[in-house]
Amino acid sequence: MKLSTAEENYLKAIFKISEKAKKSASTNAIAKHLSTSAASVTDMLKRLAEKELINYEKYKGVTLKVEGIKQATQLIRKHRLWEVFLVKKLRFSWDQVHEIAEQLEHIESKELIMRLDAFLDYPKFDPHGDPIPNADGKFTIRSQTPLSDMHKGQTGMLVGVKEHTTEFLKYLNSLNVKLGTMITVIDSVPYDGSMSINLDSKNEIMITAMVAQNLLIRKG
Amino acid sequence: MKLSTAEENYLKAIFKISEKAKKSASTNAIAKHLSTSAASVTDMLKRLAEKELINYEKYKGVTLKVEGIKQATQLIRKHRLWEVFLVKKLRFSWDQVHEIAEQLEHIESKELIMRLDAFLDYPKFDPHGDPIPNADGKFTIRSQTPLSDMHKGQTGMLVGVKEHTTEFLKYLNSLNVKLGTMITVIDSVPYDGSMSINLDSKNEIMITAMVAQNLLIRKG
DNA sequence: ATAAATATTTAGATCACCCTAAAAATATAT
DNA sequence: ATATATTTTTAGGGTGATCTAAATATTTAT
Repeated sequence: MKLSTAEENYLKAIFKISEKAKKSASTNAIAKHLSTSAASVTDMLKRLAEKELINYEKYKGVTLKVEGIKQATQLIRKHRLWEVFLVKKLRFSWDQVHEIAEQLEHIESKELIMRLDAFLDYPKFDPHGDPIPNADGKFTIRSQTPLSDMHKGQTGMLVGVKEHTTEFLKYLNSLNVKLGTMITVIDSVPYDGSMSINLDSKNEIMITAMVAQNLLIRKG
Repeated sequence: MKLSTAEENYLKAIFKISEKAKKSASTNAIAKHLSTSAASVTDMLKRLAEKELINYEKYKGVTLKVEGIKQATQLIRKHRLWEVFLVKKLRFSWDQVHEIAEQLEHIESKELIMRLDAFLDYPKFDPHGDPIPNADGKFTIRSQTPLSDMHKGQTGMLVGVKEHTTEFLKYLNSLNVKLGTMITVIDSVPYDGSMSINLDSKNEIMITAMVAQNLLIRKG
């Protein structure tokens, strides 16, 4: 089935919202995610329901049908493969690639994505540590913990970030924190959740709970 | 100025038509080129004129203004760079890349194109031998002659093709004719313009005038 | 030079996608 | 449990891009 860019963006939004919330996506949540009006969302939901891509009942929120999930997953696959291309081949930094990949993900060609995947050596994770679904839509699962859940003395490697905003990523750049950085919890303050951490057994820094929540660690 | 995909396609069509015809582009020619109706073209021409991208007078055909030329040239630059990427990096063959590049050329990011150009080592010609305009819109000029204009005994290298259809390119594949192939005119038939030619000093084949017209040779 | 053929524009619609304002349904708070 | 707040939908409209059919302008051929 051939979808418009707008339709694809709605499917992706619904996928991401229900993944995070672990339940159906509300009209308002979708509107917020796509920076559009609730009325526009209702409009589009009717069209997507008509095309059998979503389960939609008035006032009840929406979930993706099988075909909708497939489309959303392929879109995420394309987005993340392009991000790898931009960072690994074109030497963009991880804070510059999101917007461009948002456009590239809508390019339509199965063959292109197959070849891009091969060209990049079948990467399993994108530059932010997010898993890249394979051609069948399967995600690689990896055990990971938000840094904020770790305790004094524990150590692990930074394998992903939850926030993808330029500001957050640039802040990490300024701290010299990147995927692969080894992090040890020196101390954590129960009162506000802030932490002192050690980076690669070298410098020690202080971060807020908000930052710690967005850093995903593979322990050990 | 930010343009829609449709607007960009019209500018490119006008550019290509006036380049080939060396005069203003007619409504019908544009409609044919874009497989749309003449009425739709008139509609769009009004909008493009409003935006100061074209010179348009009712019933008089259209030409591009400076900004229109700039936009069309950049689009061609992007299209051809992406074609090089697809062939050189992703190993597509020259008959498979046009459609995909038609989509990729609309991706908006100056930085992306700068980096892609560098990644590809600043190519001057695309996989069909067409010149790639530089960032300032300048095309590299190369002396070339349609094979159909060459005479018995003359030799040269195939440096470009005029036709870009899959059928034509696949036909060339089947003859093992590609860019770089050395071609010598063995004989030509004045009656129908057909030719006997030699490829790389090896096999000899017969081609029609229609084919010979679409092969561009750098003599010597 | 006028009739016929062709090219172009206008008129009037449609579709996808978006909007605001108002109405209706659902959730919440006392 | 009812009033209030919030969420969602409907109503009505706008824009960009397309279409067909009809009207008009230009070109061509006799």
